[in-house]
Amino acid sequence: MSQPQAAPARLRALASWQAGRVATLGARLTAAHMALEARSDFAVLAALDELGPLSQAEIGRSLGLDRANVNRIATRLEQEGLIARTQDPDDGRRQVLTATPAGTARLAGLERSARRVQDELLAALDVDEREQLRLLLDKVLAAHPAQPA
Amino acid sequence: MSQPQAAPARLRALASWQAGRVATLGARLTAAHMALEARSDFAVLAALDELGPLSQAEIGRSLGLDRANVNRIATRLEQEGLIARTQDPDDGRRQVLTATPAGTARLAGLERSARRVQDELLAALDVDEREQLRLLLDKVLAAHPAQPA
DNA sequence: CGCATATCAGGGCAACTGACATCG
DNA sequence: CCGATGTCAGTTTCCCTGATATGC
Repeated sequence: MSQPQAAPARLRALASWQAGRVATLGARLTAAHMALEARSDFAVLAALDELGPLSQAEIGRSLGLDRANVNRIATRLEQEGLIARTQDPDDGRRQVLTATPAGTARLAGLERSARRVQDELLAALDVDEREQLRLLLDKVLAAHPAQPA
Repeated sequence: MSQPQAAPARLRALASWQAGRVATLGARLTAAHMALEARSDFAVLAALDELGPLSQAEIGRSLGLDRANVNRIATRLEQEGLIARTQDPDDGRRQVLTATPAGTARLAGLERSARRVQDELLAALDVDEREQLRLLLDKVLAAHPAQPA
């Protein structure tokens, strides 16, 4: 029986590969506690909670999701009664999304679960290291547009 | 026209979400230069180059990929003539993978492309910050098994 | 006309599951 | 018998591309 091989140094040096592995680990830990789509739900509900009612296009720009993706998530959230779609009276194109009370309650639950997953994922890092990691990733993200050109 | 909204603070505080966004950005930058599967190819070819001939199961443990995934990648690489599959004489189950000269050449090309993508992705970070990010992500990954329990 | 928005159909990669046969 | 390996079929999620219709 061969013991688990370490990942090649050339991969461990690639931030994109490392980030992908961390994201996969996060998804795996999330899936252990709840359905996977909960991550998209959390993102959209958090955006509505912090930024107020938004159109689907604005949510896409905020979260880095394309319109088709936002539409799919919004349809699911609406069917579950967590958000409401209302026509913008000033702009007939826009579908303004608003969180329902059930959506707000759902957000609170998801936030607790997210915090638990976060703790499992970053168990090896102390408080200072977690903050460093957060700042570094934030700096990387801030330098790139959220959406494809 | 509303300016691009910033992501909600609750998401920017989640390492798993940040990592996912960085990974998506990496994939997007990669896709601008080459086919997306090149990332899997690079991972497997780098593992063979650094660790020597490996079975598919060993590659999976090294890279954190499940058997089905490794099998799919290996089949593609074999069809492209980049690796060779040979039966292990001592263990009839194992399919040992070896890089062909074409595979080694391909690896060198992919490494140059990966370095270019890496520079685009981390453009906002200086050398010290890149090293800090690498160490922090490595620490997170080292604390978790590469594969699901 | 242009551009933005919403919607839908569909493709593609990656992660996972379950099943099966084979071999140690 | 049990466990590991390779292989395959199928599901799901996410990202992306087009096409369409509608409104500014």
